[in-house]
Amino acid sequence: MGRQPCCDRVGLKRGPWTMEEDRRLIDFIINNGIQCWRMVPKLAGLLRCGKSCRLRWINYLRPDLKRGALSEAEEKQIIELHARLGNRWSKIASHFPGRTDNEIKNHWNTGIKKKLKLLGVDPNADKHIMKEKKQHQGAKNEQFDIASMNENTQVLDCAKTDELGPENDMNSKNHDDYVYKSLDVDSFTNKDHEYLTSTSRCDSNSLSFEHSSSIDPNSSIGGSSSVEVDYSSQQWVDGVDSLLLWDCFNQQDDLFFLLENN
DNA sequence: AAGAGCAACAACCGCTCCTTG
DNA sequence: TCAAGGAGCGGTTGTTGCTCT
Repeated sequence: MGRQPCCDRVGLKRGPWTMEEDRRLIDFIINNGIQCWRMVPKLAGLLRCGKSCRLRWINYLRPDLKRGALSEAEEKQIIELHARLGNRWSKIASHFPGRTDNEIKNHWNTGIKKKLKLLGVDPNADKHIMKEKKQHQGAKNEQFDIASMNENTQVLDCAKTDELGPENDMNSKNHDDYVYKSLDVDSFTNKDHEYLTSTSRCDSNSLSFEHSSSIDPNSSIGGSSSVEVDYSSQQWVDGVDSLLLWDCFNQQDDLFFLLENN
């Protein structure tokens, strides 16, 4: 008796997502949020497994995604973080609001790795470091009890906004610039889908969505009325996902790293 | 113009971790 | 405490589009 598959694969569609599927997924999440990924495809009328929907949303459809090529500064930071954290892409990605672990992983494998090799740097150096670090840690880890972890979390909570920068500061001007204007699912057209599927390859720091009309997330599916709602990306994320938790984990990791090295 | 080779990235797979009953 | 189910993560593969010959 092996492990149960995550979903009943019979009759499920695979491969690239179509415009209609994207529209359905966005539509569903806007109106219902995410309670259980497994149920999403069923309720949204998609012939996909929940995992596939989750991935599509997180890596592609999420409105707070930053599109376009990674800057040199970002690349540099990735290299630094990779040296510290190894292939823990989600941890690394949490340092880059709007970037996904998949995106960073791909960038590492296709671009950075090669550059480092050309420079004569071992891109796997982190593995040696992590190995040594693990050996060095050993019993040290046991020094952290639950109480100290809680304390650490509190300290980190206070420092969080400062370290994460303006993108995460809801009151900052940058945030206003980063407003997810709106999305009208009914007017999700071929053009929109093209835009979504092309922006990742063109150099654009614009928002993931820039649709002219708007949607009321509380309205029923297919409602074509357009109540003007200034729906910020952060509100969006708060409403449908718990992505911010990533930052908490990330901060704790950083703290452990600092403590270890002091 | 065609096709071979390559790079980039979206998507899948299988495993681990976490939560819940 | 344990088992089951769901979510998340990292490695890998498949597809697409670009460049070079």
